[in-house]
Amino acid sequence: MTSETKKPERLTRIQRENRTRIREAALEAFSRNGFRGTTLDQIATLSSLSKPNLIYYYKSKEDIYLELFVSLLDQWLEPLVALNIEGDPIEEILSYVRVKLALSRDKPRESRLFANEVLRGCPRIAWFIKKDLKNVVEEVEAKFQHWIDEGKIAAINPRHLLYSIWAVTQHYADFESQITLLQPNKHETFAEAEIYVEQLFRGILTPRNA
Amino acid sequence: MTSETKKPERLTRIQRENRTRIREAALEAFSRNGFRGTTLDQIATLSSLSKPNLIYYYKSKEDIYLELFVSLLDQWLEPLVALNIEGDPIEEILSYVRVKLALSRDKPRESRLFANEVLRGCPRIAWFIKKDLKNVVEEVEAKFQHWIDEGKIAAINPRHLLYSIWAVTQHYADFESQITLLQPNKHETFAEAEIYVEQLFRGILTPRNA
DNA sequence: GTCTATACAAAGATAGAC
DNA sequence: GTCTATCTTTGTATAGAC
Repeated sequence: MTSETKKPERLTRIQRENRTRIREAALEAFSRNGFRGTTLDQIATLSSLSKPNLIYYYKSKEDIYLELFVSLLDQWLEPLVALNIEGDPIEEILSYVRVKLALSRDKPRESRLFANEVLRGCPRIAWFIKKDLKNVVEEVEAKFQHWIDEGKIAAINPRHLLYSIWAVTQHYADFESQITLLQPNKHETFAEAEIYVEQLFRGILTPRNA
Repeated sequence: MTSETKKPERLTRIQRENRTRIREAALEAFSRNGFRGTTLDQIATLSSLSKPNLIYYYKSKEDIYLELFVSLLDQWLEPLVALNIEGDPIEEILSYVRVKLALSRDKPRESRLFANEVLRGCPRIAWFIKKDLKNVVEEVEAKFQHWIDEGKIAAINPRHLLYSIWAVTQHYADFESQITLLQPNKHETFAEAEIYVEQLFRGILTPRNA
């Protein structure tokens, strides 16, 4: 715990600003072009810094890339672990769906960054999937199963429920370019999506007895 | 119509075989690494042909890439246009869902190839989305709307229904690496998925009166 | 038709001046 | 801390022998 990593603390204002500008530029580039498709020149141009200066702040291209995942994964896991087993099951789940859809609307680049990595077989974040994400997923699955056992939601496969929530919500970020080409008005798309996804998941979650 | 393109006809057996081997190798590489991430060396190694020989058969890397999309897009559109407006609406739609899910299981590379391209903003296939796909989508939307008007399926947004079918089914191909890291048994995953997606879409399609 | 050798450009990273 | 110049590697594509 004796600060082996020197990154977070004791940075000048300029250092903090520059690192932030680099991350912003890198997110823009990596999310659109993937790791291999992104060049340090692009990041340098977008951040208005020189290429060597980038390497002064981050020791390699991969270093910048990996740092972007830290904040992304935090953001994505937080609402998942927040699922409250004491709350109303359907409202808890729908609330998670809404958060995730809002993330697709407001932070689509983060979603595309993740999709890029997974499409390639998770070469750089497999460690995270196997440990942290797997644990969280199993906890969530247990909560869903608990609600199923109590008859509060329909008897469905809890894991695939989670997959389909991810799939449907992230689709609006990851396939944004396709959607835009088919239907140019982004605001309208998300307004419709909010209504639709609620119907979709309410439809499968609602128990079929009463 | 006077054969300007010399590709299809009049090829020797060796030429046909080599072109096929190149396409197979290119699909493997492009689907995993994207356009920029794929090198001619990789394709050459995978196809057991020399790099210059590749360029003998296809005039450029991009040429190989584009040809892969032709067969992919055919495959994807065919079951969409086959939606029969005379058939039972819910069964017609569920049947399309099953076909699409089977494509994710049996041809995941094609799905990833497409996802890669769309993630990057469709730089090379925007023309196709804006013309062919847009037309097909509008036809499908009209069929869905017709069924809604007749009260045979629930009143939902037809376009987002289509998006969610794509999202959920393609997720099993595009995010296969994530799913495998979370749950190694592929066969089991698809067996569960078949049941789940049917429940999911039946849930939203079934009218809420009777 | 297929290969070896190579031209030419782009990209990641470093050296060293300021 | 930041820049110019440069090293090194890799990648697309071509030339020309066989």
